[in-house]
Amino acid sequence: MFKLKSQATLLSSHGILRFFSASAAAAAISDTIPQPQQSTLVSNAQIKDMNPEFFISTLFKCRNIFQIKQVHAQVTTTGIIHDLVVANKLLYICAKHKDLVSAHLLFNKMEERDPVSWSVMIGGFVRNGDYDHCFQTFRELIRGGSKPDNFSLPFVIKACRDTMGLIMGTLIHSTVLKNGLHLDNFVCSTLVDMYAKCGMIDNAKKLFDRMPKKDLVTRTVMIAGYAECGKPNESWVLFDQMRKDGFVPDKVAMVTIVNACAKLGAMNKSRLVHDYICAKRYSLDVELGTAMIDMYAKCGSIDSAREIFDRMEQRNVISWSAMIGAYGYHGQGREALDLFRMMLNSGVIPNRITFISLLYACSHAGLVDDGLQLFSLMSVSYGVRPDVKHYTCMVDLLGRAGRLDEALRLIESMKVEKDEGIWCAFLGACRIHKQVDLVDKAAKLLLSLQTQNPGHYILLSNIYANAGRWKDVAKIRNLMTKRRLKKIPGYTWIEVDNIIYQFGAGDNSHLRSKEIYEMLKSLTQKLESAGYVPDTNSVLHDVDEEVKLGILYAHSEKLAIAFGLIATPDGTPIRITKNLRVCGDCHTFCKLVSTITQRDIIVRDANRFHHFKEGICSCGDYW
DNA sequence: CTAGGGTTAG
Repeated sequence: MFKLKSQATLLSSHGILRFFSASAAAAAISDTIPQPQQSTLVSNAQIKDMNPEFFISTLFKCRNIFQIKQVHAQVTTTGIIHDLVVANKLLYICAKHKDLVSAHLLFNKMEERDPVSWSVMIGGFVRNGDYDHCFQTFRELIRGGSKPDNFSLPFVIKACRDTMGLIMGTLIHSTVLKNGLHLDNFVCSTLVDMYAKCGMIDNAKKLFDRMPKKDLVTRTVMIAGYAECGKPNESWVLFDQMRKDGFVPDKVAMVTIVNACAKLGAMNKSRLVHDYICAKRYSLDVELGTAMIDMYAKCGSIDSAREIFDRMEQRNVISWSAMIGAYGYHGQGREALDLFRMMLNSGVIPNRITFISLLYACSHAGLVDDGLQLFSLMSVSYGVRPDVKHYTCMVDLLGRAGRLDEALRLIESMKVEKDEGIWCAFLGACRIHKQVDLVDKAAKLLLSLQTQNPGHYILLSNIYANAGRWKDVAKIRNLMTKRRLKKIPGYTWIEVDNIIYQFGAGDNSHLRSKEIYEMLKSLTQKLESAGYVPDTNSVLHDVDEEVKLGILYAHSEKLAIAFGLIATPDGTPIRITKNLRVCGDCHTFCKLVSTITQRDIIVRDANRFHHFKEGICSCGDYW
């Protein structure tokens, strides 16, 4: 109900209709206004001798709430509502058409309820995001002495997942065991899903391993869980195992593995998946298409992403936003803005995520004025109220451009709650522009939020180290120890012949380690004669220059690039993926290496892409 | 009447 209402307000009060194409507007209107000839499914003269079966079949012919309400009235006047099956169907249809108010009213009036009535009601609430009523109804069910069954439990577990209610979820898990439903695939796979999405991936896996009959859906849940928690390699292990066990993945399973490819950032694997999708002739629907746009974009090929986008027959706001976001993290802000215009012309209404992607694109391309304009336009013209994420993009946009005072003023003036991210964006800008005087206040506020993210402490320590404030560096380090946080180790991945190799800093575990270091040595010599001076500012420790040089020398991305150079033919682009951001020194290193080796180097770091070609980076050194 | 899928700042 809320959704319908807010959409209606949006359309009328902000004049959005002018962005609709005529047909889209007509479709939107015909959905909400009943068609007179359709609304009378059963004439009042007809209803006298009708039986329950007749009304059930009539209910399934209903196309809108008005028709349902009419049948509801007829069923009530004839007394057929007392037939439990009829009442349950009516309950189901109301919930399906999002008329939870009627459904709940009917449910409360029912003199007799069976397990179906309970689960339809509980399920109706979950599907419409009304978790309070969902849990409330579930409690009523238990208090009334009934047992929760294999139908009602998956619904409540799903509600736990959506609300991140791990405690409630664990309680319900024990209810599952008490009722002996731990062998039911529906119950179990929702439990696995719940644990995975709530960050308890090990619990999810344990439960999954104990399931005697793992079907396609259960396996897909587990694969998605691994991708979501940042372990896409594990997703692949399970996907391969699944096929070995004789399962043919369906469309949903494919979307899931495509998503894992996006997380992995491995181009060859992505192409393999794409070939498989073509060979098996899975249709390129909105979900699969959108996932593939994201996959190619996150593997570094914006062109392949766009190709998929252009080939899709149907696109919705998510597909457009995904493509806009793709241009954003490749630093192509102008293209993102062009696409936004096309999106409006085709009648698709932007949502909050579209604007996050747009503002992000502007900030990473230095399009300050466009960003500012969009930011002021979004709520006025499109009814999207800025939230913290929008503000964070704006702080980033202004901050990168060196307008730190404006950024700070924006933070101070905003009315939504500030989070860690917004202070980080600000501090990131302070780091770029070496504005130490504004740091202390922001640092204090960030630390007061008791952040558990080691990256935040590293950022601060980095800034202080750069300014030579070693006492403050030590303070931050102590705080990290006290809060038991360790620096996240940096890794770089490179894919050669369909195998993904991982490198850590100073890594010598690779079989060709000797060659790699020789290559690195010869590269460095060539670079130095071209004027390269290692930039030790990027090294965070308060140590001797000698030691610093050693650390810098073997940063994981340098090792991966050296390996790429010896393991792939001349001229092949080198694609690497990092879990952290590239440091300034490695960025310079990549630029020079792209020149002397005549190779394109495509780096995906924790935030965005860098395309190095003949000494120039696509980020314009603006990152 | 039940389970799985696509876009999101730093």
